[in-house]
Amino acid sequence: MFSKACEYGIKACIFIAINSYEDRRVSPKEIAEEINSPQAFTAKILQALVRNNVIKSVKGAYGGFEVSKNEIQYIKLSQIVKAIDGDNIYNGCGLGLEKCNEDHPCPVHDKFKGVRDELKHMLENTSLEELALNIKSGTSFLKT
Amino acid sequence: MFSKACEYGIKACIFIAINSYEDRRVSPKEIAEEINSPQAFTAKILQALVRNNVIKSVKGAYGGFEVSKNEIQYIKLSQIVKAIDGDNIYNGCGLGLEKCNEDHPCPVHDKFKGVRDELKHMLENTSLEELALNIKSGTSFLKT
DNA sequence: CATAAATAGGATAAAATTATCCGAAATAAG
DNA sequence: CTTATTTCGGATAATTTTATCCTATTTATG
Repeated sequence: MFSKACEYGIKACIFIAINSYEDRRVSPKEIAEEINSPQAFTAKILQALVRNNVIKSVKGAYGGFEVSKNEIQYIKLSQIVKAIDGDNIYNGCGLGLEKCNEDHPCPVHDKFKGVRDELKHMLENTSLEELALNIKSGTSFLKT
Repeated sequence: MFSKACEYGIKACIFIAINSYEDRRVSPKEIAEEINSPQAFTAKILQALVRNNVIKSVKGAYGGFEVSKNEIQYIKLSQIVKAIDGDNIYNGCGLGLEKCNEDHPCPVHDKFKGVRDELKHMLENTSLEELALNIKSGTSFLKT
């Protein structure tokens, strides 16, 4: 469904959010350990998230990655996915047709509509906040 | 969402079905032209579909690929997808956790459930027949 | 039986994704 | 100002996916 990069990105954001609540910045090393991902690759993904203004980075000593405490509730999964995988998950045709729309639909166009709309709705209505809170409370897990 | 291989596989099955209704076998060359896919790669995918008993092949002169006319209505999208992409689309965790279930869910486990159930339901309830009929009637398209 | 027409399948190549490494640039603190 | 720390970003490698090529095998037909 998502690329590996996107999976890492989502998990990384959650871990960063948890730490930002405690005013702690985290490094790619810590993140990679916590979400069980390759460190250098994770760092690249973090860069993309920074460039797309999903998270912030502070260079130098005592630096690291963080996200504004009061923005966490407004950051949606869709922003993270879009920053990493782009928006083909929204716009792309299920069967890869260049031009696929109501007037010229691929064979699964209508069938797919429901699934994609549900996915889109989920991504746009799931906040980083709720995901982070569930991790904090031990209701869900970032690895194994 | 699906791999390229799977996209080609679905479109190929539809084209084969349409021709099987007319008792015509088709070659990878014809198929590739009709669904706008690389021929040799498409041939590989057809082999996988044959191995998984989704379609049938007949070697030698006047051979080609076909699907039993009276089976077309019972062949579901799910069979095609499973034959090519395997069943990780059903069982895999949305964030790639090795072990992700109700007792040990990933952060998006519940959120994802709806989307995946909808996808699964769609795949299991969409028959090759209806897809083929829509192509025949010009209601949907296999390329461009 | 010989021949032509097809699929099967192995070997290989190209492209995309995933992953690693290292030096440059920035920054906090002494 | 210097140093230690940390992200940034380019180069490169490994893996997976996508794609191509060529030969073997099968089979209908004359």
